Amino acid sequence: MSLSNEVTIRVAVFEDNEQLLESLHQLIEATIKFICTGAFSNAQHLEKKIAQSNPDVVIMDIDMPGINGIDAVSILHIKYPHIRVLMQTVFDDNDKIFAAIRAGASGYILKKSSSAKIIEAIVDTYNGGAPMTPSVAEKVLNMLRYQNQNAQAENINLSEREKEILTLLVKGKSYKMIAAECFISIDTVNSHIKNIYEKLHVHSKSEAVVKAINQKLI
Amino acid sequence: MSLSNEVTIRVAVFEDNEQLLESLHQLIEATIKFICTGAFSNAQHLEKKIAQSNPDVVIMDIDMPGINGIDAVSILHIKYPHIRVLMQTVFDDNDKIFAAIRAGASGYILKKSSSAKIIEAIVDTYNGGAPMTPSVAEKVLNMLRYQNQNAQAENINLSEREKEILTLLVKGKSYKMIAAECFISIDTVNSHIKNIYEKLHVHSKSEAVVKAINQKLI
DNA sequence: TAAAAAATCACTTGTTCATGTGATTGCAGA
DNA sequence: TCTGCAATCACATGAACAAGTGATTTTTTA
Repeated sequence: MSLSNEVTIRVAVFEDNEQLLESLHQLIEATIKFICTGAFSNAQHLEKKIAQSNPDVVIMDIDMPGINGIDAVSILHIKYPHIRVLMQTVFDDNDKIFAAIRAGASGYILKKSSSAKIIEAIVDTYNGGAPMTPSVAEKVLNMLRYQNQNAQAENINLSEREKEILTLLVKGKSYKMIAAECFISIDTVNSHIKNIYEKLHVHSKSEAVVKAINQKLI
Repeated sequence: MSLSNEVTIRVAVFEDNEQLLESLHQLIEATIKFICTGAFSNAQHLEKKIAQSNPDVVIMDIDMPGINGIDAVSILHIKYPHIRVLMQTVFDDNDKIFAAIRAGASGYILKKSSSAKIIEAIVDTYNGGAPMTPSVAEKVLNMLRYQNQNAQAENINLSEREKEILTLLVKGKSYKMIAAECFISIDTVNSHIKNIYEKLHVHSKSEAVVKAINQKLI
């Protein structure tokens, strides 16, 4: 995570706690190659403040009165996509982390992080990384995992042919079309689908399709 | 990331490069409160090696001859769910990161990480965090984002009633059931669905269901 | 090698669906 | 106020589907 010699990273801070804002300001100013181009206690008139401070990296408190940090990130991400945002928060609860990520935050650290960690995180953020405390990262990984494993609780084993036909069902094909694509008779298609329904415990095409998608059977 | 005084973290290493294996071994042994209970150059007879070394944290190289690191993690995650695994790799390519996460890895760091970072990562892993280099974290965030933004390209505006009926379709209800649940006649259901099909440019229940799910219309 | 599972086809029956055409009511915006 | 849209209902028809029963062939596996 080294930094080429010439660059000065322009950092703006949004933080409603005045004391913390001041200490962040000082931390940034005290660090060589950082310059604090703005220290704001709220995200009102966000665009004006950004235009004024022209930052490379924004440190954004997630909980602020008025416009909250997540909405602010959304706006920044759309209007100033080149600006990278490092979220800062006291608690690492799932919902906020997720909302911040969706909104376009690059990194996510806790306020209790040490000065050294914060400085490191700013550099990482500037360099295109996504610094996050291990506890946050753990939660992010879990979100990823859940979204890709939610299902398969039941043990459904479809044969290859059945999967193939189910896939075509999901694509919206009719029995007739499936028969044509698989070079089998429509009666065979019917027969396979009967078996699929039995294995999935469903009684119609659309139920089978929903189950196939939700459980990633195909 | 402090560590209570009494604990000694038992670490096992799997790494096919003998030199790297040796240097990791030494790094761990040289660190107070770590003990290296195993240094293996492959994951053959994984369970025996694990039983033998009884580690709290496993450092696993992702690319190994024979059984690769990802398969090894899968096995560990199922058979020894309490063991936390820190993946180590040279390259941070998306597929491997994703596969490792799915397999159940806790952290993911690059081999070029400094000794201090590696030690820190082991402690974080032990403490339930998910240490990862910012570049890896960036990729993980992108995966999360993509999975929740894919759709809504076309501008489809269904009326409230249409959404309601589409939702019921997705739940696998028949026209008759929908009519009953909405207190309307089956003809009205038919009529609404006709309109839905027109708006979605589809011609069957299952196509409508797929589109509704993929584009998160409901 | 014998049994089980998968893939194929056939016939039937009642049900559900897709689509067309057309009509009424009520509400909101130009 | 007129227009258009949303929601409601009605009737009709042919196509598609669900489910039952039964059978043959091939492949897999115990």
